[in-house]
Amino acid sequence: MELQIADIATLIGEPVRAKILWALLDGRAYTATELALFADASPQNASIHLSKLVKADFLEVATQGRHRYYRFSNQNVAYAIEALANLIPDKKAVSKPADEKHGIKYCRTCYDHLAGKVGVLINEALITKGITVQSENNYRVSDAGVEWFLRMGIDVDLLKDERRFFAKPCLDWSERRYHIAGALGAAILQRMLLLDWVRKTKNSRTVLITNKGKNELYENLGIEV
Amino acid sequence: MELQIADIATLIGEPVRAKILWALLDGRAYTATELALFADASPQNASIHLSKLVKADFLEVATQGRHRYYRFSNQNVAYAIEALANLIPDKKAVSKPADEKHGIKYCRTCYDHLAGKVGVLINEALITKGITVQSENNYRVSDAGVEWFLRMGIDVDLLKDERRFFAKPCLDWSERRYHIAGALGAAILQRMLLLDWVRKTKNSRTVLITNKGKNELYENLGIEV
DNA sequence: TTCATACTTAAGCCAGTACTTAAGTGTCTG
DNA sequence: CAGACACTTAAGTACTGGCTTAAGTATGAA
Repeated sequence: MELQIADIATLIGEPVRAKILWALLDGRAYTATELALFADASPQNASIHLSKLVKADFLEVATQGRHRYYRFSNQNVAYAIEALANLIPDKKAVSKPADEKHGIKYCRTCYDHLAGKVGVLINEALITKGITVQSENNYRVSDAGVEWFLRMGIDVDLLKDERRFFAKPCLDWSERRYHIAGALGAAILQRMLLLDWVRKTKNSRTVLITNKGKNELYENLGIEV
Repeated sequence: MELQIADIATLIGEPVRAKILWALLDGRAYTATELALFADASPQNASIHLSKLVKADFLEVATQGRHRYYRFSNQNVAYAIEALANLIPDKKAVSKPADEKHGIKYCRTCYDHLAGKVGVLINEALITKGITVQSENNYRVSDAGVEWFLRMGIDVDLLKDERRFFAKPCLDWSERRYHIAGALGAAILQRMLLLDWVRKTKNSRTVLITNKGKNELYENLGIEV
């Protein structure tokens, strides 16, 4: 009996699984990839954890095409998580799983570049640091900026050869401020995807930021996300 | 946030700690030694676990002389444990922490020998196996029995030299059946304590049986405790 | 049919943590 | 006061269990 409780608690006690369960507390169903992002875990690792949670009847899974949607299999699981949350010493910082840090307003793609709050922050940080300079209705990259982008793995000169416009401000509907559209904006997003700073989600335009991404954005641009 | 939940669940998820918490669910306070026995852990190990539980504010401790009494520091802990218990797949076998397996009627000392249900069972098993033989108002040990006791680390011949009576039936008030009193009974208890099959508790006459003890009693005497 | 995506499974490496042995502190008993 | 007892702390060992790399299946798109 007490050993079964230990098993159950152990199942919840693993950080990645705890994050997954926390993300699912809103009662919705999420795909394995989305949950891996929430938990900042590799897809393989998340998959293993999810299968354990399903086996323990914490979660149930519904396959839709190539997606697998996971959700709580009964509300007792949610109760248990909340009972555990009640044991957290200082309760002042308790906040329900918020869309704010994950929602479409926070970080999304706009056509092929980054938008949302994070897109805007990046744009403004680049200007503040003198990496990009606004002139009339477009951006250009300073000499120091060319260096900076090279270190990031982006060859600005190559981008200029593309037929499309290089970089111009794009008004962000959610922020009412500007982010970077054009070849440069697309290159930044591509690079961030490649470096696993952000990852795309299924059919949504929402983009999720990995822990690595958070750290790197802070290191390289002083942005706190 | 979700990480704090993971920490809390991890704390409950360790088998020894889970057993301790389960034992404390009756709301009473127990000494470190008693809890070590409940959890079938060494005193040192239990002590470490207890200090962790206190540090996390799951338990509070009150020192009384050389005893330290542990109990839940608030009822949220009990709620959380029960919420976890609700997640146990098949609930038919759920039983509240019972005194039956731990109480004074189950296993205790009677002066310096073993009494209670376990004392009676041992006595009867020894007779059934022909290790001891009842004659009039005392027990004697058969030739095969002398061998058996030697394997157990008890030299019967040495016991006979003691001034006190060797072995006689002692009516057990709780069982209304007999257990073994006298030098032999005392030697059995001493040996069982030494081998860590049973352990004494504080000021109580109650004796608790370790998992090792349970196994050995089954192996050597076919007793299921 | 070929490629990309979504997800799972297998195998080996690595780290955190429980448990053991050993030693130390404080308390009660004879 | 000596000795037993209740409990804690420290140090070293061992093992469970998570994470990574790698490979495989199935679905959908081109």
